[in-house]
Parts: sequence; structure tokens; C-alpha cells
Amino acid sequence: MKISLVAVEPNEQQPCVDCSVRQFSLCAALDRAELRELEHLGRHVHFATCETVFAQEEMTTSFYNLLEGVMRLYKLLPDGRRQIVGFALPGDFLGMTASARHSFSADAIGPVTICRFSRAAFARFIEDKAHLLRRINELAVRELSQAQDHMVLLGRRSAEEKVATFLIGWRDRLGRLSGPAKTVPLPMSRQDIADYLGLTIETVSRTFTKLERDRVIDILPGSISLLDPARVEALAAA
Amino acid sequence: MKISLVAVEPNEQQPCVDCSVRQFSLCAALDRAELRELEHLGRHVHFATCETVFAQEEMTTSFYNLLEGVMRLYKLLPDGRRQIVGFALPGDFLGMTASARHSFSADAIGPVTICRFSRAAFARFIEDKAHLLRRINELAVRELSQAQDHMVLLGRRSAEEKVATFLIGWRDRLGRLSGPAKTVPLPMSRQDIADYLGLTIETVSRTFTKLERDRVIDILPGSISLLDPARVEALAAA
DNA sequence: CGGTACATTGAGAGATATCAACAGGCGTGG
DNA sequence: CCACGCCTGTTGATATCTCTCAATGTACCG
Repeated sequence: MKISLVAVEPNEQQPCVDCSVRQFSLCAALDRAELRELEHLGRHVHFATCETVFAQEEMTTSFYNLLEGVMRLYKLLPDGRRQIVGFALPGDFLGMTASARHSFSADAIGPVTICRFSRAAFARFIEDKAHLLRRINELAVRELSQAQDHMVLLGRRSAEEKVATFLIGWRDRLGRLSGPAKTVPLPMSRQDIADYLGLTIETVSRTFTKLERDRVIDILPGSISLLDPARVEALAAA
Repeated sequence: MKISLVAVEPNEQQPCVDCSVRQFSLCAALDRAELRELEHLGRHVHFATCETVFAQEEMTTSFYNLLEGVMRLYKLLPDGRRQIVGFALPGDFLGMTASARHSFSADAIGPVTICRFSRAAFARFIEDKAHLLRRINELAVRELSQAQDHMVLLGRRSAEEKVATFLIGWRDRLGRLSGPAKTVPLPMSRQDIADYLGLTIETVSRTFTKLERDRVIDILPGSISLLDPARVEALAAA
């Protein structure tokens, strides 16, 4: 939870039209004129591994569009217990909140690049753009649906099902960005996975090991290879 | 899960302006002219106890504004395990979904009155109304935030904390509608509570009993009285 | 090469689930 | 009006999954 020396790039940023995550992001709903307008509002910012982009209870000052890297989004209980409510990937939009304060923290897993918008300016920008508001709705509703899926996982699934579901879900999300692959990179730590699945780090580790013994997966440094994707999918569906 | 004989009211419905849940609902964002327009789109519908309003995987045909009663919203796993993702109260808006099918089921806990809108007509109605879209956003984001809170509960809290958090949360929601009270009506069954908290019915029952033995609550038929609200709140905050 | 952080493994404890019995309320029907 | 059955909720005994605590192993980095 280091505080970032905010590294703003020199003003010659890549134009929005060429943005690598545009079609995955909010901005997919914008036309060329709007993109050019938006260009003046966004600033690219870098964060190093484990830096906190914003923290629970902090005032919300910005919206964020993740360009590169992975982030963990989490809530802390007063006694330190942590629940990761999601991982953010390029294209994900952060900072929507009902209140004036962030309801969760977000920090970088590995180096991260973010397109940051001043809250007020962005609010003014979208204010009367119905097509953009509909797009934001779509994203919010999709996230809500994912959250509900995750509730089922947390409330009703066994450790093995949790781990399998996580692997499949993560593989599919990465697949949507970079195409399908049998080897699933896991940039986050075992502790992160545990806090995402409502387990302890030991249970996550044991479950991986069990799946490996069963010849279902192969544990590699920084990734997992799905030897028998169908088996993993079956566990995840069950 | 009976199928409802849809009981449409005679066409003289109460006008939207006089709607009892208007200020809590989506419609709070509408002016008088828009309300009159909306009046033609909504139909009041009644459902009896345990009737299903819509089911997971069903095509979405309508939006729903809950007027009276309580509903349970839940997802089922193939083997029948159930996770209740939320309870709906008057003013709650249902039917927003990213896909063309419902991602969860909704049925009535006790008699329910709903204001139903045809999906297409409602979509047309909101299409260009930025203020209404912003209001929908606000509702969606608030729900997402609640969902994240619930993830923390499901993933990281003990049975006792879960039950206490549920009691406080439910009390506060009811309080917002009908003013504060020390006795919290629980229209849902123990099984519903269990499926909401990711517990079994027995654990819920035992936890209630324990809290009663500790003189923290009083178990009444159909409700719980908070003898020591501060203790319950402390458990919920922990 | 040593140190540190992260991951794995093992043994044992504990919380919650499971299985089973019982109690109470309510509606039905005699 | 009472008896019966059914449904919901409570309680008890036991099982089991996951957690906790502790040790060991491994990779990365100065």
C-alpha cells in the first residue's frame, strides 16, 4: 500500500481512436468527435506493483479506465479480514459509486497503466449523452451479474469447485482479451486467490495440488496449465 | 413455484403521481408529464405467496417495479443448491439484465403487487431520457455495492456475524420504508435466510437460539426483537 | 550465497454441515 | 370442537470440510 508518485506522461498521449482497449471499454460507445473531446479529459497514469490506486473510504476524485495490467479490488473488515470482490483487466472501468467515497480499495498487481478522468469533468461529459449512459448501464449491470455469480460461489460451493470456477472464469476473461489458451497466467498471489474465493491460502494450495495429483492441471510458476479442461469445467459447472 | 394466473387489475389504476413507492423507486426521477406517459406502459399485477414472477434462464419480457410485498431473488446450481442474492422490497426495480435471459429467479414471499412494463416499450421510453438513465445507473451502482458487501459477508464472516449483519441490514431497509422499529419482521423462512447467508437452516436456527440465550434478541413468531441492538450492531460491524 | 517472501505440506482443532428426532402451529376434516 | 397430518422450526449427536498453527521447501534478488 505504498503511495504513488503519480507519473503523468508527457502530454503527447496516444489518441483515443488508437486506444488498445477502446472496443472493450466504455469508450466503445463514443463516436470520433466525442473521442476527440474525451482525449482532453483523460490522463495516462502508471502505477507500480502493489501501489494503491484508490482506497476504501477515500473521497472519489476520478474515474479510471484500466489500460494495461491487472488490479485487485477488495474490501477490508475492521479486523483485517479481506475479501477481494474482483480483479480488473484492461478495458475495465472503475470509480462508479453511489456515494462520494470509494466502497472498496484497488491496487496494482504488477505494473499498471490507467486512463484517469477527473470526476467532475467526466460527469459533465456524459451528462446528456444517452448512448453513453446506456453503455455505462450495460457495464454496471454486467458487473452486477458477475457479482451475483460470485455470491453463489462464495455461499454454496466447495473449495474444489471454487478453485475450478476461478480458473475457468479467469481463463475465459483472458481469452476474451487475447484469444484462447490452455495455459492460464495467474499474476495474482495465492493469498489473492484465497481472499477472492473465501478460502485460506493453505486450502487454495492444497486444492491446486490435489487437482495436479489428479492430472487435471499442471502447476507452473506464475500460471496453471489445464491438462483436462473438460474436468475443470465440469467442476466449475457442478 | 406455481405458475400465476396473471391477475391484471381493472384499468383504473392509481395514477403514477399517487404511487406509494414513487419516491423510493426509479420513477422519482420523472416529471409529471413523463409520469403520465409512463402510466400507459405499466400494469399492476398480483402474485400469491410463493408464485414465481420470473425464472432464471427465462427470456426477459418485462421490467418490474415492486409495489407491495417482499420477494426473494435467487440462483440455483444444477444440483439444486440455492443462493439467494437478495430480497426485494417495495420500490425495488427488477429486470435489468445484460443478456436476453434472466440470470436469477424471483418469487413472492407472501402476496405481492408489481408494476410491470413491457420490455420494449420501457426501453423506448427511457431511450433518450438522460436523467432517467442516470437514475437507473444510480440504482444499479447501489445494488452492485450491496452485492459487494454481501460478498464480504459470504466469504469472510462467521455464522454469528452473518446472522447479526442480516438482522441489522434488514432492519435498516425496513426502517427506510416505514420508520425505525426494534422488532424486525421476518417474512421469509429460515431456509430463505440460510440460503441468503450461505448457511444451513440448522445453523441459522442455532445462531438465533444462541443470541436469544445471550439476551441479545427475542425470537417471536414471524419476527425478531432486538433486545440489545448495540450488541447486534457490534457483531455486524466486527 | 544468504535472506526474504511466497508456496507447499502436515497435524490437529474447530466451525459448520449432515443426519435424525422432536416440538409447535395451522388447516382440514371427521 | 377435537384429532390428525403436514410443514416449519428447533435441538441433539456425529461427521467432515476447512481453518489454524507449524514446519519445510522454493524462487527471486541483492
